[in-house]
Amino acid sequence: MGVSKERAAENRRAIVAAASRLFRERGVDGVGLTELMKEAGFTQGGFYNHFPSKDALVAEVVASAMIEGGEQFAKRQRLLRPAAVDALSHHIEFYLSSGHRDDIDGGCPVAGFAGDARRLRDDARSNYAAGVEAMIGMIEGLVTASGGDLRGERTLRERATRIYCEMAGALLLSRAVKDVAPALASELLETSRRGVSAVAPSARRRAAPRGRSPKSLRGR
Amino acid sequence: MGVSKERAAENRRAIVAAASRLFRERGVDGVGLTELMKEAGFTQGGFYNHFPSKDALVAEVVASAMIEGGEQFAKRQRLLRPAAVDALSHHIEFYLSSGHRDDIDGGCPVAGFAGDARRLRDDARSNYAAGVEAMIGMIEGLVTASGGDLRGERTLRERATRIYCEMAGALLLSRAVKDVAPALASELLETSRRGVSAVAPSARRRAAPRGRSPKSLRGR
DNA sequence: TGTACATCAGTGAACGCGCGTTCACTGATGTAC
DNA sequence: TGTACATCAGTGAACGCGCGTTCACTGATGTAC
Repeated sequence: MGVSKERAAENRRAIVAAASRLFRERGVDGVGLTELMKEAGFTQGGFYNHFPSKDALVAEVVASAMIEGGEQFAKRQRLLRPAAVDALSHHIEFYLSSGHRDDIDGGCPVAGFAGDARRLRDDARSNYAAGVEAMIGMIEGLVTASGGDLRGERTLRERATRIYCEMAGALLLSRAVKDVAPALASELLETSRRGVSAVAPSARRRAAPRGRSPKSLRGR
Repeated sequence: MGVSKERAAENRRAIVAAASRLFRERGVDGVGLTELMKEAGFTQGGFYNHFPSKDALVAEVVASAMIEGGEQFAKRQRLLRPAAVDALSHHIEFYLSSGHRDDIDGGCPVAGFAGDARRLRDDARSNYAAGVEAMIGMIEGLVTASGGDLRGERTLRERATRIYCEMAGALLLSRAVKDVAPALASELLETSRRGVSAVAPSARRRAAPRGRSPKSLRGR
């Protein structure tokens, strides 16, 4: 068809974007290249002008999802956070919201690819592991930015790791049961949200008698 | 070949058992019926003497894995628990052990099918959701049996739900990164194990000054 | 700047393969007499 | 209890289909002169 180099690069990006959506929604094994290329706006044969194999695409999709996911998360943090709410609480509220649960394509890529992660090829799995690291590191930063309350953990990293494990578990389980057990799905999110939140009811209860206002933990 | 009714029932169970292993290991989409029947010791054609379709098998496998998984967990609880260690701590230690992480086939079925859960058919997904409920209920029982320490949560169920979300998240993430980032994989398990454990460092530290011995929480 | 030609992204048919499923057949089981 | 026969679990070839991948072909892009 004859296409400019810029156009070709755009088309390549469109293939990756379509794959990023479809792979998360239905699993890597659940999407064929014919359907994938159609979704991106092309016919199947052109695929191999851009990628040597489906496996190579998968590796690139996971890598780019981790990078773009991190950027989107950072942007959301910057743009949408009300000044009065601390960064960690805001992130937790978002991560465990029903909106995030229902937005698999645009949500946390670590959660989005969690179903396939164990079975990906080595290079894709390395990219996935890097995403897990990045996620923990980001939460570590949010804990620090929110006052560094360790809540009984020994280090910032341990606190961040525990927060992420609980949020990821709640989100994945909630997504899994959402359609057949919506009440349970909501309960998982709400219980974790309340529990893991930077200023938990238990922290408030414990703090109040000693005269510390919850606001001292929440404020900026 | 001509086979007795008891034998046929045994063979059917063998198919379910093989599927339970293979589906968890490689995913439902990653295992064909020819390979599955070969693994169970038969040729492909016989499959339809036992099940109307692959989907029907998947639903039955998920259901039976949830039931058998629960029984195995209960048995392990009864047989292997040292008298000195309380039931909840023992369960946490096991659930977040590297042994459990590496035993996908024989381990927690909720975790084993977590990768596929979201994409299963409705009946299989209902069975899966029932498994999540059962898991939370079982942990609730363990929390009660271990003294009912809520650790700041409002109800037993909330405490059990949070424990399970964190353990499931840690286990799934650890399994996903195990081969490419073994240090991170171990860290996830260890951090969660220490944190979620019935007698956490923070609980000890808080409890000690008030003269409550940690043993009062641990003892039976 | 204008013309001739190589490049290469995109097309769509075709490849072999394994998938879920169907089928005609076999023969021990287990029932009817 | 012994014989005749229907049942049905198991066999393995075959079905159409969609998979990942290859290929000959098209034609605008973009370079060489």
